[in-house]
Amino acid sequence: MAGQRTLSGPCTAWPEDSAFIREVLDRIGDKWTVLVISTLGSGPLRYSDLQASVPGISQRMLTVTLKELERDGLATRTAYAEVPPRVVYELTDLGRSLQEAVLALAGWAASNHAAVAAHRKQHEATGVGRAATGAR
Amino acid sequence: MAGQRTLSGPCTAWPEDSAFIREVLDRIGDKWTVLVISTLGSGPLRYSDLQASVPGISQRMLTVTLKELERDGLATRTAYAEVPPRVVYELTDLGRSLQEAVLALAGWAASNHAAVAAHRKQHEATGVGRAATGAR
DNA sequence: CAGAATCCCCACGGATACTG
DNA sequence: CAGTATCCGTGGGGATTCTG
Repeated sequence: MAGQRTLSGPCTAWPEDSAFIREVLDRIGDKWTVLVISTLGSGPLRYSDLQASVPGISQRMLTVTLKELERDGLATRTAYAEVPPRVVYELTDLGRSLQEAVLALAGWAASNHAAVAAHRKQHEATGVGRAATGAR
Repeated sequence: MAGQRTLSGPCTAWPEDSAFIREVLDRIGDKWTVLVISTLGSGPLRYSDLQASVPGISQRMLTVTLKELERDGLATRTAYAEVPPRVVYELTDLGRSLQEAVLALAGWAASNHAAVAAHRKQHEATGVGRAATGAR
């Protein structure tokens, strides 16, 4: 009962947090969270400005994403009781720290984009095979 | 023509690589890539061991994931012409570098899991409201 | 053993319309 | 302006079956 620990899984690296880590990966993997976070990284923005600054995002997705960020303590929502209403979103320190972490990954992507592209090209030329000769 | 640059998008941060960055985020956001990479991080493994080491993964997903990794130059596939067949997968340097980058993110997750959980709990207690009084 | 092929479900997310 | 509610298409990915 003491020794084993099931071994060899990636789970051994992060025993109990693994579920939460997956959750984070899912979130940063979704289509908008990272975009919204990095947009808010430049400073507080109101809903409409946010929508304008993240080209292609729908109201639905912007709202959903913002709610998740707020819920997780990554961003704050401040509503001013005026008319017309004004709501401002801003990254928290926690949000900024996540942004930095993601930026590191983005850094990897930028640095290794060329290498990956090269491998893809080579792989295409090498193995994909079947496409050759048998045009049909 | 000089000044504008469309401004305010997250795109301004990573001008042309943005598409590729999304691609990387999508990949690390998918359900298995990170698990497989981190499992291979411990050393070369054959197909069946890999499947055993990543609990819950299906043949289909393991195969698909490995093909992507190979295609992108993140892992290598070595087949031994024996019977029964033996195929060994191993991370490349590129793959290891990605693993490190992802590990940084996992580190963030592990470090801030508690903070996020706390925010969620508080958020639940605070705003969710509606559940109270008006049971129906 | 390693994988390819097929079927199928359902959650992610886009478009649209309505509201405080 | 800042959302909410609804409908619906797409594809990620699980289960199963078959092959070299």
